[in-house]
Amino acid sequence: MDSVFNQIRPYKIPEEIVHQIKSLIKEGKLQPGEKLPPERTLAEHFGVGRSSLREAINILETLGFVEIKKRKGIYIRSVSSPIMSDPLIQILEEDESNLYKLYELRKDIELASTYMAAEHRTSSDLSKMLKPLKRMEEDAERAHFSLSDDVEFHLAIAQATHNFLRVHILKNILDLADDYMGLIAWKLIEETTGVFLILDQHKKIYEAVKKKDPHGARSMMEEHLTWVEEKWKAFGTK
Amino acid sequence: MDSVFNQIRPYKIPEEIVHQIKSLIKEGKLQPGEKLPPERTLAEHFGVGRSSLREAINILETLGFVEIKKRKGIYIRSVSSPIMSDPLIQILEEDESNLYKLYELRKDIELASTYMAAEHRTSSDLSKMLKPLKRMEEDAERAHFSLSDDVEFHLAIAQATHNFLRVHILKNILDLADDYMGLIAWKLIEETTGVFLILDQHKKIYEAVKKKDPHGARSMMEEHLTWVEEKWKAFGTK
DNA sequence: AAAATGTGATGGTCAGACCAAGCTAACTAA
DNA sequence: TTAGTTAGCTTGGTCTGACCATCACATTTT
Repeated sequence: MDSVFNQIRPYKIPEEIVHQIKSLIKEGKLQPGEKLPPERTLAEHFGVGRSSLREAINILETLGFVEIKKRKGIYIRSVSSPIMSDPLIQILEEDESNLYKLYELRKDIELASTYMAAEHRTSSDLSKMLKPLKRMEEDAERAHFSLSDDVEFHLAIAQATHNFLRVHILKNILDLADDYMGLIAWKLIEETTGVFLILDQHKKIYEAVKKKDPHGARSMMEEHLTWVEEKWKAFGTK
Repeated sequence: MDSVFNQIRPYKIPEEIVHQIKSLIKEGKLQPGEKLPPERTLAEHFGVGRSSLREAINILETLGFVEIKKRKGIYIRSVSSPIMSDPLIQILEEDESNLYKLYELRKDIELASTYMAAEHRTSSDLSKMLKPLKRMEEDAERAHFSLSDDVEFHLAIAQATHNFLRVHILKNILDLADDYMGLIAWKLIEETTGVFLILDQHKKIYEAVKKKDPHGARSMMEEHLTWVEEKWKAFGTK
């Protein structure tokens, strides 16, 4: 533990320290489970104040590189599971009820998309919607339900607005809620009627988009999303 | 900013603070872009030492909830990154014509927000809308126009939906278009009538939200956004 | 040998101080 | 009057030194 640590000089002391220790871990000079010297000693090694050293260690702990054990010391962690999750994901994971906020946003975007899709859809857009619809129809006969077909259908509508942002954002939102979407799909298979109902709703949306009826398409989509939402909430309370 | 912060007592002070601030963001009591009081003041509010407060802020920064700007202050960040993902932002910055797509999305979200705001607004929401409105009124007399007041008004509407995601996403979108928004603002000042027109539109939106008229509010907002869009396109082609 | 005691090590917290770098406003010089 | 300058304030960044609570471990006592 003699001179592995280089003196700090130029800018943003804690970040420099973070960088150095990260490098040492990467180079294997600091092994997982290894104990670092106490704060005071470390600060002296680096030639910085204890506050700066502490900040650095805190950042490293937040990032998951080290673990601070009270009255024990600072230990290098195995960085096998780098779960660097995004702030929004943290909030969503914290409390499931936040997913309803996300669903609200999805509705905002999808309802607007459906309206515009009905106005601007081309025949090629229609066939893109039809593909997952057909597959879902076949599945329904066997009381199956494939979430990916459902997603594909909704994305096809977003695509029909000819605004790539709507597609990507919707996809991002659906990915965020993926776990729970899967749960809903699972439940739907149990009650076979649900599968047929969704299929029927999708068909009606498709028809409205096909005949270029923005208001109709929009309200069908609203009905559909609201139905799913209620189903979802019902499952959630069980 | 009086008593949003609760005194800290029990265990692990910095983590308590982190939790409180995360909650405040989730509840929408801290808006994206909002500036927190300086460290010393915050520490006093929480009743803790500056070191502890600093640790908390550092953790929040590492997690991506706040941004620390030297000699400026601590700012709440938009937590919508998985939705408005980096690659998406890159694409947007690459090609100016994509901004029209972005504006479409903004309309989707703001129209839905305005509708819901008119349904759910509280009196406190109204006063948050009123503040930038009043400032804009005073500015208009002097043929001034402050973009930040405009943004604040729109964000206040999003806030009135009581869905923090809407606020964060809208802020994100507005930030992305910031340069161009600034350009529009500049042009508007040249033709004084534009400033008054915007003020008038804002007022009408406010009134509709106040009297809980979702459809009215929505269509006023649509009129407003469409007008700005046309103005913008007109400038763009010059 | 077992129990009680004490001492030191360690992270947690606080208070106060100084610095550098921006911002603002008052001031000075043209 | 105007433009440039200066002085002071604010803010995050950093350092120092101090005190606390708790645990580990060695020492002492029974």
